[in-house]
Amino acid sequence: MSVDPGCPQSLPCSEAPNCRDCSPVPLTYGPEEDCSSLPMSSAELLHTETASPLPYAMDLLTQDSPDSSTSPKAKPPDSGSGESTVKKEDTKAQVKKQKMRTVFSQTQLCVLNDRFQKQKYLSLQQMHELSGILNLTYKQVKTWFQNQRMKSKRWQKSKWPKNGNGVTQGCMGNTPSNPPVRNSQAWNPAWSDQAWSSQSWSSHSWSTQTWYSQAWNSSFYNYGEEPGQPYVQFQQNYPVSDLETTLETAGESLKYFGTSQALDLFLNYSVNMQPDDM
DNA sequence: CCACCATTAATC
DNA sequence: GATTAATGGTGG
Repeated sequence: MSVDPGCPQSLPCSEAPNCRDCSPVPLTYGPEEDCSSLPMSSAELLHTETASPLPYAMDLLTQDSPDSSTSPKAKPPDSGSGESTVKKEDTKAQVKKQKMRTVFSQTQLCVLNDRFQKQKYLSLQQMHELSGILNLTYKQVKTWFQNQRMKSKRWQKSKWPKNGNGVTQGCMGNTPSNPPVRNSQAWNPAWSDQAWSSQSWSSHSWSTQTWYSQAWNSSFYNYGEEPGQPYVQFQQNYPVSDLETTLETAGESLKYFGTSQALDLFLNYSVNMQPDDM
């Protein structure tokens, strides 16, 4: 009995107060992305090494500049924002083949998790756009999604090692495994072009799937009809340099809203505004 | 080319 | 030790 609380192993929700930062998630979904899981909670804060004794009063996204700053070589010039992130690998950085694990900021994770819950497979363009918004590289986004998919799978297996059939219910209730249909890039050529308008997915393509997202989404607002206007006021034409700021705004909203809805809208907006810079 | 999988390797 | 980003190998 008793269904698991939700998180199989991570169970970040029990410890981090920030868990609500991203999602209250009354539902127990499956892939454990539920709380956007923030196992590292203040990972970013400390990871700066600067020692920020400050609790996360306003941090949340203080770190920004995610850009990872890791890439030993594969790292686009970005907008010229990630630069001071250098830690101490300037001298012997290349000497060693360190792998450098990028620590994504909470905001980034939130957005990524959100998106993942809606779509397990993103199209090429979507990934590019997302990466632009989050200031990450396409590769990073792609990798992240891949890892998430794997995690999801593993998690399911752990729960039902030998179920044999897609019982998929109980926690995830649907396990949107979303078969990529082989090509996750050409499966939705329509969206990547024009259909991908503001609400696009909200009530069109994926709505047929109907996953849990709607559950809590509608719980908060009547969303479902058409936002038309984001509850959160974002800067419509934010300069790339302000991207981070914009994100922060979104992040703040998250704190108050406790839901990733804001991010959603924000994302939709951003994506919309970006004609795509490929 | 892509995604999937196993593995490595860094951070917590 | 656990989590997880990043890499390499493999198959469609």
